[in-house]
Amino acid sequence: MPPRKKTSKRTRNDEVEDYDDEIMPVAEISSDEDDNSDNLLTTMQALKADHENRPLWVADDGRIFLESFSPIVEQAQDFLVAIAEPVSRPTFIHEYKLTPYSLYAAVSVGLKTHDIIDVLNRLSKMVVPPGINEFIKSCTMSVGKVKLVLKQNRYFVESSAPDLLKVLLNDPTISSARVVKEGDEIEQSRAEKEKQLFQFQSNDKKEEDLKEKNVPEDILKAMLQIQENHEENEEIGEEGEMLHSFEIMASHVEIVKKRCIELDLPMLEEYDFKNDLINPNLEIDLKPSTIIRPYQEKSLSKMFGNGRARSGIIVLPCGAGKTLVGITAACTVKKSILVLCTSGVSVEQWKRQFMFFSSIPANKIAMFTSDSKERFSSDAGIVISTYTMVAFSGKRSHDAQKMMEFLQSREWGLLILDEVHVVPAQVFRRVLTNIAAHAKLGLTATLVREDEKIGDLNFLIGPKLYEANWLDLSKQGHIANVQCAEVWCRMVPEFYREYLKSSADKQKVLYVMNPNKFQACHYLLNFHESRGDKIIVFSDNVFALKKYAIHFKRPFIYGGTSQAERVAILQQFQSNPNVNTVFLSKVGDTSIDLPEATCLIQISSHYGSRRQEAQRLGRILRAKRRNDEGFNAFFYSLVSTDTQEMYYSSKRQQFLIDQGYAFKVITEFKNIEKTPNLVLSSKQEQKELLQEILWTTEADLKEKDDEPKQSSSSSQSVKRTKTALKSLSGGDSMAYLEINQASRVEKPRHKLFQQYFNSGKKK
DNA sequence: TAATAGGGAA
DNA sequence: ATCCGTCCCTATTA
Repeated sequence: MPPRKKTSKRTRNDEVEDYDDEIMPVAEISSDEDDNSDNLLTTMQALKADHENRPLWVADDGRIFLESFSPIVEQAQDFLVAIAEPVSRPTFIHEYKLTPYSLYAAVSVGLKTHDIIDVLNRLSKMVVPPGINEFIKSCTMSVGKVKLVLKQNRYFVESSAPDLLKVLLNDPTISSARVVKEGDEIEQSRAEKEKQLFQFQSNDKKEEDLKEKNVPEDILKAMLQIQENHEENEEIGEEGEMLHSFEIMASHVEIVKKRCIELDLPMLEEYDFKNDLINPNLEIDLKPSTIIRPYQEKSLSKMFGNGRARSGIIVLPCGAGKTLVGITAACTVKKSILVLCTSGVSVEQWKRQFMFFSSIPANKIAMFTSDSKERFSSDAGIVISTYTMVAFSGKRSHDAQKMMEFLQSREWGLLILDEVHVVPAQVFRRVLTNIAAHAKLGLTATLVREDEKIGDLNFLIGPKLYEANWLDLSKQGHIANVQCAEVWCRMVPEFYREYLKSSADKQKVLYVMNPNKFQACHYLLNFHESRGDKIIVFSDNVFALKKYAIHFKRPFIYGGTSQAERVAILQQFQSNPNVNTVFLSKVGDTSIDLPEATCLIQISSHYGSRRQEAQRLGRILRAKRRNDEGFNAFFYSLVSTDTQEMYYSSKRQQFLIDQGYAFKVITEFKNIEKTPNLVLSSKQEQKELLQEILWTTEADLKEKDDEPKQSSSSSQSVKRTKTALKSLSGGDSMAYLEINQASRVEKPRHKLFQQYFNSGKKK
């Protein structure tokens, strides 16, 4: 079939259905082949004539591939981030995926169904598979028709379409959550039209920009169109329409929200803070000296795009100024604010940042932690606390009890949730039922976690409003440029022999303490200290951490280190030119701020946690020297080959690969033996170390539990690592392919996709 | 009175 | 399924 050329005459008002008569027989293409090249080949037949100017491929399973060298990649990226989940962004081809959640997020950010389909079709090199159009329609049409509104500490489900409310009330789950007594309320909606808080960049400049790049006319129009849409997002016809609502119990909000998503009627949560005359205003503004970066403004424009506050999650790398985003949001809402973070240290950091960036006086910021139960005296203010404090279910001290009553007695304009990804969903639930907040803003560096509970955040907080690309930010100089490398250390034969016959616990110690790894670490310390780098060495294993640190005579911090000692060590690390290395256990993952570090070495890590990898990488992104010419931060993972570690490390790397970081694999250091006083260079020393390990771990095991726990899984695990090793050995590009495919197998297709693509589809 | 250690929880 | 680290509270010092 000859590719049918798309004309530029088409306008935005064309009916969506128009695309249907252009459908190519792509549906016949069997997609049970996992091989991409096959997919691409078949779709080639449907290429548009001017496909070279169009940057996208859309596969019929909802995956979207973007050519990152396209002249309009920036615009296409903006669009894709809004409608799809970024899966992987290596150098040339970026992969995204359409999901019900991502489409839900797109609509709640202000995009319309026909715009999404329209722009996607225009950007695509070929005609978009019909199933995709259907999928987009079904996921987006009903979003926003129903709203959840908080009024005087009571929750109402609101809609201008009475039939939709009937559908909801007919659902047993929802009707049982209803507060029956007060009955339905019907009220006149306010005529409302506010000016934009955050203006998008002026279109004129963009238009010129695009024209220069020889972009097909229709794409250009569509891109501009969508920006305009954004700006005048107010729904037509809302004025004067009757709003119908019913009240639900606060304790059932979450259940109702979840059920609504299942019923394909997700509730939009928006806070019309400017017309809220009931809750007292808070006088807070950004200081004139405070400068907001473009991407921070962009993320906020997604939140306040129509003059109200939407609930949702903003994803920014560590060091990219998440706190400032939160503070700016607070300055926009200007109501009482509650901030929740993970530790007492970050509570203090938030307070300091609030004082630094905004005009808020100190007496209006209250900290609520175990050793501070302040309260603000005025009628509006800011409270900063921890998740555990608010969600605490045990016995509370008198002051804490009083404070909780205070928190629960009022309505909060905005609830800011810091490091949203580390908090267990259960804790959130308690927080959200305890606290009445009009809008919720979740801040995080990574939305990945291994337990796949991340989806819960969608109905607990809201959709993802914005996600920044790490590499883009580092190209623009907002975060440091990072060189990532994995260092392969062969197991010393004596250790490997012991490894093969040991229990899982002992194995872990053995591969972390591998003398070759010890030496590699020594080499790197030597190399980077002489370059003037500040180095952090991470180890999850406390035993190994101590051993390494004591051996190299460097300070170390772990859970048992007292607060005073931590502060002292970090102080030295920051200011003393002779203290350039510090060893950290898991304590370093969160809540310790180390702006000076430029090099990071991992000697052991927790299983396959991508989150941890991301967080640790984030530790060096805010390096102050990042704007120096040719400055690089370094990130090393030391891995003992032929062990379990090999498997874990490939899992962990997934995150960095998805973010577009390239990995180098280092198999040996040149002239490592020339390192002065190289550690453990004699066989005798190595044997002694091995003896010591065997002794200590045995003693430890006996101490803790008399059960020896001999697991016979070792042979199996060796087999697994061997396959991983084989596939990885082709260099870093191979590593990408292999790991990426593995991740695909893990993720089951969403049920909505199965609904559309279940014809003979099994992997 | 404040710093600190230890228990229990999630 | 386990370990690590954190948080809250109470009790003990100096």
